Amino acid sequence: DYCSVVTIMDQSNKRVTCTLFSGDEDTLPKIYKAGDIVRFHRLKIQAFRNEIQGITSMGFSALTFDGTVGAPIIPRTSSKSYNFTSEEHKIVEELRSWAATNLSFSTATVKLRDVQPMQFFDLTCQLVAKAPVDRSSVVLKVWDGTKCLYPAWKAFVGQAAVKGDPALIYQLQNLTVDILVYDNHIDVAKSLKPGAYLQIYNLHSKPHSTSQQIRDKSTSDLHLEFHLHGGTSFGRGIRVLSQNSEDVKELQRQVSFVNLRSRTNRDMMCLDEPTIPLPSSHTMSLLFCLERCQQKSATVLTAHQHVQFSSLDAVLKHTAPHKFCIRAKIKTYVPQNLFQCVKLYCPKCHSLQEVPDEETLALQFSDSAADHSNFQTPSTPWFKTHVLGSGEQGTRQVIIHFMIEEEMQTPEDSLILVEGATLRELYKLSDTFNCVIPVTSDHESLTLKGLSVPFLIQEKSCYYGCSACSNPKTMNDLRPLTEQNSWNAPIIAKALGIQPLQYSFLMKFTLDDETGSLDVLLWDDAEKFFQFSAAEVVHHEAFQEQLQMVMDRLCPGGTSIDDRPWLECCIKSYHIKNGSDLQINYQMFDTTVAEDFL
DNA sequence: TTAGGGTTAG
Repeated sequence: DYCSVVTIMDQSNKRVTCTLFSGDEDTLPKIYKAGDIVRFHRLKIQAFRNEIQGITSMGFSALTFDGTVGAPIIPRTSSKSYNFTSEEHKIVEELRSWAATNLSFSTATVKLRDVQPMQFFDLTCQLVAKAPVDRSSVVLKVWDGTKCLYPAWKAFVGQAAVKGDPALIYQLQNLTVDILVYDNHIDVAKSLKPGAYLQIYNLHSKPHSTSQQIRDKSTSDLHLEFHLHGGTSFGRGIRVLSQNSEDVKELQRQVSFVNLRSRTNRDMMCLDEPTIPLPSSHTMSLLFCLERCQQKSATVLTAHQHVQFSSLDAVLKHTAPHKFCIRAKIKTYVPQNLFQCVKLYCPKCHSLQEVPDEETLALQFSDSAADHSNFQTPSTPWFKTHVLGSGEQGTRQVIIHFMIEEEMQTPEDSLILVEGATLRELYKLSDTFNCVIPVTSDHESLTLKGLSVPFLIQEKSCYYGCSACSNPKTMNDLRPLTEQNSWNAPIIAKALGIQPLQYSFLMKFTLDDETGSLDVLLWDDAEKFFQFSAAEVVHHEAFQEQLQMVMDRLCPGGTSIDDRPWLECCIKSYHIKNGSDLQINYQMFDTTVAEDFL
């Protein structure tokens, strides 16, 4: 059976504890919180330990009312039929006004702005997003339209696992708190839909200490974790509130107020609340320490969280190779022009080169487009060649070679070889055709236009080969591929004897933690750091903007270093040869930008 | 019949 233990009292100021059993949870009284008013039907009174107690008997039923003065008197019940007289209506009103002046409920619901550390309380809130954390816990991102005065600890979960509107999550990031929900509450949590109004019972606000603060022996960390622990004692659990409950209406009022004022301005989400009042006895140094400790790191370690943080002066003094966890701020970084932080990298010879800029590239193609006046394409039995007039008077020729075998294919599946086209024309063709290979011809064969230009263009994206490691063949070597149905860059590169180059990030952060300053490369693990790839940055404007946004947050321009966020990172030192000298380099690894900063 | 009220320990 389900069991619910309820203590009731009335104007007599006497209390009776009732033990209510039912095989059907729905028939138990729908009590949302202390202060609700109940009418029990067929409650049996008996003695237990020299006191009377109420207990369910056959035919037990209950009506429950909101205990708020002035709220509509609508009974909550699963009973299909019941009598509710005007006399009883009056009793509910009397109980409400009596309770309002005579009772205070220790477990009263609390707004986020009133939450104190080490409290157990009930929260009326709206679900913004949720995500599984592990097998025994789920995180719920909720808000109630007020701002928690203590910085809320945020659970780190992969963005892919988060259910909820990303724009809203971002917009409300300073107003939502993460609630970790455990064990028996997971099933309910899983069934919740973002947007739902919830009553969360017996939520625990627990101070959170980072390892850094434990090491600093700082007991004044004010970050709060919110836990809904396992079990049901104290009514612990989650209830979805109905749209017409008074609590939901109140919540909607609070929430709409925030929306109206802040929809367009992220900073407004901080609300015009007073800042945390600090006891006047705090010394300035403690205030400084507090302020520093409260700052959440802009980056998160993806492993090695148990490793002690090292100061930068200690890192600089240490012999290489070695690995460290550090906490520092970005003093400056290069390249400031972020498009230049993407390079072309050869995994074979490990060489790095710049990505050719569009202008240079366009120039190389316009040269060949102008050159291509004498049409001398060799006859190849497995190509079908079309000559198109182009240029201002149609004087220039663009030659497109289709593979014979793929004539049955749709353009979006086909591979074409193109002579004499400008870069613009090539991009345009890549909108229609799956693979576009810029080629040039001599009397005998079609060949690549060299490796300073892309060997393949797909959906306006350029693929390059390493000039040192490639051994380019002629287009005749593509012939075996005609039996395949699909092509991609690696397959084409292999057939043409090309060692493909990879797009790769290379940045240098100058980090500072007041004990020293250190240049750290962001290189091997850069894609893990940003959570998008260098190729995505090259090919999509949205990722270029995202990269700019992340860097602007990690190292805001026009600010002093004091106002920038801390970064917690793993770095490793290693030797590199610089002529005859051995030099120590540092690289970041196993570090990622925190969810809040993305 | 159960439980009979007072907190996880992540």
